[in-house]
Amino acid sequence: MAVTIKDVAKKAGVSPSTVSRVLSNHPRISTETSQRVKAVMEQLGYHPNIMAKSLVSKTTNSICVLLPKPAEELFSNLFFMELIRGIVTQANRSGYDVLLSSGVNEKEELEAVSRLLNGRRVDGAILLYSRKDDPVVDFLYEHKYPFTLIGRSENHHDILTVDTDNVQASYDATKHLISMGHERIGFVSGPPNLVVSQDRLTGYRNAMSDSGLQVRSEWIVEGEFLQESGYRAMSFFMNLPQRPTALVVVDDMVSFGVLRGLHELKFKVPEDLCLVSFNNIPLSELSTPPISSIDIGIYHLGYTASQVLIQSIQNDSVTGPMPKRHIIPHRLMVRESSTFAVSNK
Amino acid sequence: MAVTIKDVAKKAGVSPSTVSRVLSNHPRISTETSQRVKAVMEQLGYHPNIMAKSLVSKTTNSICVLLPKPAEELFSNLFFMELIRGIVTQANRSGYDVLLSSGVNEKEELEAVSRLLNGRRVDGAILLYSRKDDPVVDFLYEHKYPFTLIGRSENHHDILTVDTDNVQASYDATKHLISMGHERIGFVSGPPNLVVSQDRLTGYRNAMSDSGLQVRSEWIVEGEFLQESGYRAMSFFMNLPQRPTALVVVDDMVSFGVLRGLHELKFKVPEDLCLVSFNNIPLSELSTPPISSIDIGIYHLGYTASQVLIQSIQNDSVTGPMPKRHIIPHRLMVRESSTFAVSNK
DNA sequence: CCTCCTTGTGGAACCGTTTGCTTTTATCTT
DNA sequence: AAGATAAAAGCAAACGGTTCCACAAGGAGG
Repeated sequence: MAVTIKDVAKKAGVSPSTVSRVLSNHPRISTETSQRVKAVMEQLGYHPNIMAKSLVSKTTNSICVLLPKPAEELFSNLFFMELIRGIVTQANRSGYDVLLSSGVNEKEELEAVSRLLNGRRVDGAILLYSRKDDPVVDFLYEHKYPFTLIGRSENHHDILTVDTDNVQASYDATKHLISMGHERIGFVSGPPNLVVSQDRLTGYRNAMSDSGLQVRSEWIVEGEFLQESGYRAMSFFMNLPQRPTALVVVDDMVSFGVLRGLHELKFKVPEDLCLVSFNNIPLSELSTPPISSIDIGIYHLGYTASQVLIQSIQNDSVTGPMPKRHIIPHRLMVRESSTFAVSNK
Repeated sequence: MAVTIKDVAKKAGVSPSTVSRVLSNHPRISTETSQRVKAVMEQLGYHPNIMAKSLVSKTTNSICVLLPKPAEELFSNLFFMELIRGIVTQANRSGYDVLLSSGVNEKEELEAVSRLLNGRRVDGAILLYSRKDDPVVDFLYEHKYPFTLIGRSENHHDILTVDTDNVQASYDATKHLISMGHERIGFVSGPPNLVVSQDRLTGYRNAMSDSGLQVRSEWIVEGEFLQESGYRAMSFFMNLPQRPTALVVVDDMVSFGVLRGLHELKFKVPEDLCLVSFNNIPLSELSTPPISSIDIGIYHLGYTASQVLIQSIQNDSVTGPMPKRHIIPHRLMVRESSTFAVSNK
């Protein structure tokens, strides 16, 4: 039914191989033939069959994005949307298609990625998260498939990675609060098995101890990247005999939860509690009050992840000295939620 | 390099066709052979090459999702994220992969969709939006490719469609405000070339005239599905000599803009202005105050779109009496933003 | 004038599966 | 015991391209 290379060949009075060469701009095709063939292709409405091409070229010009298990449970959705926007934009620019894939648990994830990569349906993968001891990472690593990790791996140091310097970012956020006179600063963390949670916690600790401030264990609470976690953390902190005056919060979405809780309890932000969080999703400047947030360039992160992945796919033989770790710069966006200075003693 | 069906065949001492039949659970393969072959596959780490399979079966088990031109300009991102979540979840459940595709303008969009469908890379498409006179719709329609439209088409009535009854939804929203005693009700609309904008406007008009209320032309303003539009609409309305006491807003994101503007001008919601909007994205209950919104079941919309598309792909020969238009029920979520009753005269 | 390149094109094998048809082998009938 | 029937497996031709190799024709070099 569909018009094939042979139909074109017959109509143009040449062989299929010639048509194929016209398609790939082979140098040894006369301009005359080339034009004639192209005219016929146009006339017949010919479109190359991508599957057939992939079969012989062993390359698909597409990559897949692995969504974290239940996409709704991790991070804030806007974060992923931004990431995916960046990835798709860059990939399309490089002539690649993007395939979305997810699994409901680690086993399914692994099956999906195995099917896609072993089945030669995609040329590489992007992982949107970095967990500790991730079996998917191990799988990709062992099979030597091209892939990019957004975040960093603790086990392998020689894999492609696009990341924020989360330790530094958290250090900056904390220092910002300290510079406003805050000394009792709490930290609302994410799931402990996510590398990002750890890194941000480390930055916070470093900033505190560099400033000679003590970190009380009850000032650190763990949760998910969800509003509910923020809500819970908030009520925990506000019930403490000695409340913190400021919070570093691991994700904007969590901050929204904190904010909602404070509002319900009639606390005022930033007067009663200052907040700084991470990611600077498009909504963080929209909340009341607007939240100070570390802009980590989510779109840029995705864009770069796609870029380095595709580069590595195309250079797999060259294996030049390609940098493995890419750090996207971050920037603190100071907004109303952290603009209350306290004077101590 | 990769282990193929022939390697398995040789090692198991059977022919490639037998291996293939084992793969597809062909009835006339003895259990003994089947088990032996499966063991060899396991042992060799065999994975079927999806491209080769697609080439002969002329089916790819994947669909593509067409993102609106510049994804960032239309609608709120969370809306699309939810839609995509629904689509990917359902598609994966049905054994389909999802490919994301976008173009920066209509021409590029058309090229992308033509490449994917004419090139037989995907079996069908989902359009996330419905514009008036969309060339992409015409393309798909003329080529008889399976596709689903989220929204509805004005030109073609016999295409697969998953939609909210936006006229009714908007009617409900408006009636809700009227029942609270509001009579001066404004409407913040979206881009006029989007069918959804029109439908919601129609519902609003119907509700108003059914209640004997007049619609003043200055009470309707058009914009984009962006916060900025809400902000602008708000300042327009609040500068009117006779201000509306309530607003029906075409999208939650736009409501956020209205809210921000009102907050800046020290107006109170809902006392000074009541708000109802559409879509009920996860954040609308989080804003201060929480926004009343029509829940249109975004995830469900996406889920269903994928479901009917895949059904139609698989039944393309049967062509039974498949319903073309699917309506997802909506529900008004009343929250603080619309809970201020006014008494008239 | 003969050989040797170069240029442009055709022929055919191959990429990894599926599947209609055929062959082989085993199981019944009578 | 022989022919019929059914079950199991093999053969080979696709699917729609790409690409190595061969080959013809024309021009250059000796």
